[in-house]
Amino acid sequence: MNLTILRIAVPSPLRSLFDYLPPVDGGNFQPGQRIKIPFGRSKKIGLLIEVASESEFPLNRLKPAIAQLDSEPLWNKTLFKLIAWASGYYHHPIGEVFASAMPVLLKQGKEPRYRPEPFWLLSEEGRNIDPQSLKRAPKQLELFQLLKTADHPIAASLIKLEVENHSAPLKRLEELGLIEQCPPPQQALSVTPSPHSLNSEQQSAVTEIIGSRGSFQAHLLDGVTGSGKTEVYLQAMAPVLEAGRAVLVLVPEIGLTPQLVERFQERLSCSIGLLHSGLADGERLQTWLAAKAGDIQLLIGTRSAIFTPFENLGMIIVDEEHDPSFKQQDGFRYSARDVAVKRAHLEQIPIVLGSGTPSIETLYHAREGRYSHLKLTERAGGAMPPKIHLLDVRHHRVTDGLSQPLLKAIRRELEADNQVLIFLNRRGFAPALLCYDCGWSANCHRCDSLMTLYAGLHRLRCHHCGLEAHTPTQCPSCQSENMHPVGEGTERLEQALLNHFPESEILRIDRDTTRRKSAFEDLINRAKDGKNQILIGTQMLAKGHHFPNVTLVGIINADGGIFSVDFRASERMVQQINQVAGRAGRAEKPGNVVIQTHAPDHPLLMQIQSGDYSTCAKQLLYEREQSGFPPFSYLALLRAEAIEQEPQMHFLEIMRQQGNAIDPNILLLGPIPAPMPRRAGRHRTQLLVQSNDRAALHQFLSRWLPLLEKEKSGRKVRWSLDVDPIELY
DNA sequence: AACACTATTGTC
DNA sequence: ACAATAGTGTTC
Repeated sequence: MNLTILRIAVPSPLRSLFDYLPPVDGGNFQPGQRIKIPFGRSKKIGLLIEVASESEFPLNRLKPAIAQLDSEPLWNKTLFKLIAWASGYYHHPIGEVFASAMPVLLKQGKEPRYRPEPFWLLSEEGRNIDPQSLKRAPKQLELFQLLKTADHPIAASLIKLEVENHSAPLKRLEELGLIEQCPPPQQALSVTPSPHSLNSEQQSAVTEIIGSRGSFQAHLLDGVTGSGKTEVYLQAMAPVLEAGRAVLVLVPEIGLTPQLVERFQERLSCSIGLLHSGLADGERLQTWLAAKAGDIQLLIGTRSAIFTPFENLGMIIVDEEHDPSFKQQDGFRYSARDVAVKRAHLEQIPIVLGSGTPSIETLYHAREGRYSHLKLTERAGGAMPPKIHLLDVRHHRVTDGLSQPLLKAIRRELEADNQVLIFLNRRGFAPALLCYDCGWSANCHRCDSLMTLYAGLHRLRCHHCGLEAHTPTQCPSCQSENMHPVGEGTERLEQALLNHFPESEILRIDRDTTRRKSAFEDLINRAKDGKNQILIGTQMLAKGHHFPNVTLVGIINADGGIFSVDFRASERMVQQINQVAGRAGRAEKPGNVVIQTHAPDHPLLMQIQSGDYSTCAKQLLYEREQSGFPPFSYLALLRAEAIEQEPQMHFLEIMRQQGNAIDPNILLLGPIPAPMPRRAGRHRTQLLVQSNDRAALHQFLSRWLPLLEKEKSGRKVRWSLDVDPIELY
């Protein structure tokens, strides 16, 4: 008699698979189906990995599964393989990896029932009426116009995105018989031709990407802001879509999706899906199922969208590939960008990694010839690149973070009715509150950090753990009233600039002013073509959005990346400055960028001044090579945290010794305290694992992990392993 | 991780 | 004598 054993990955930190007998009813078991199982004393939803005919586990102790939840696998073989690969590569428990690759509702055991979303289009009657007859119902008119101009069916989800409070007017229009529902369109896709013709660089990029269809090839699309990367994406994906294959576009965060969707929507008559953290669980599941059913041709999503199933994926695009938010920073610490490259490889399709400021790793792959390097150097419409000035603040009077020359430059632009953008990656009024008499400073007592002063709220706040306190009027240590805010944040800049330029509109855009829903969008809209206006912002402002009237960008403090312990800090600083600088000098107005610094002689800043990211990148790559950091070596980071300092030191010390015994060629650095040793009341210590040989590193980790799990002193600390860490804190 | 079981310490 | 609790073991 032939036994059927179900080998199942259970969502738990355990790394092994668990064998079960089949449930009473069910059949046609295939890897990738969810199975409900008894686990210990509880019930869980596991994932079938393998159907076997025997078990290592005593047969009489095998439990029968409770139920088979899926009649077909959630993912096809390729994607299943990708997820299994990710579990191995990131050395993360397989059950948790599979769980994080599926929508929440499937994790919870919900039925994967696909309810295709309604599409809407104008009815016969609607096409014949004069839209002006609706002008007394503006919402209806807006909706009507949307459908009329599109001239093809539009998904309900996209209508929702475009028109606020769409449901009542939609219903009314249906009642009037002007619009009607239809099934998802399966018609041949059409691509509206570009309003501008491609320049030769764009053309050859498109040609090269299209030429690699049907096989794996990674392309680095390296183009400065405004060089028309999106147009290249569009034209490169068009033949893929026309051939009936789907395209997956990964973007770093939700903020960037609407504008990209809009661009694609205007030009492509295909069904576009969105996946991001802002969706309700139900919407997320439906989009996921729609992609699986082949009803979505183009999917735009954030990190976790990389695990979306497609019947026939033809191309992957990763926009702003350098962005650190592609790397998950807790639990299953994967890099969606790197997994995307692996997926493209498994699917045998091209992948385009686009960025104006590519990561050093990606540039290295391009340099080594593994990725094609497609460069876009011309700005659309012949816009001039901004002129970059380094301003040595040691030689100027600086008040509230603003030097005299910068203030003068701001005044000049405002008087010409232009727009000015001030960038400072620091929220609040001031990053510190000091007593000038005794040297007391306002520290967070749960973290090794200073508390940020919020003048408006009259409070102190820790940006690392959220702790809040009243601002003392007297020094808690010496009772002096000689207390001063030191340094500056965006709030202080806002106040100072209000005093300097009372006639100008000032918009501050940071996490504090955009907490309210849609506040960000409102501010961005007000900033879109502002005149005589100052925008003050953190990195929120540096990403994606274009402000055509900005003629001056002021970077208040460029020194953060130079003096950091994190070897990636300088890369991030250069990228950030470049991204912000890219906001200026679009269209016909040339732009200026003023960078305030204490270290104008620093080689990196001098290269930034040349305005050419690739020169900076060469320098960064050279520095990495000299120091032996990635991409010239491979890293993993064992992080440990606990209330007490001692146990984790002890644990990591033991693990270092055991690690050295496994393979003396693997470099183990530490244990060292994290750059900020205490955060939210927990001490954090880490052990860096480094090797020049990726295979050797992974072999080492595979042998080391069982020891980590066995080690008793590890039970008192929370530890996690981060493969290819991008932040060393 | 979550939970149960066991040994140990604390308390009246 | 019993409860709180720290330490261990188990999950097919």
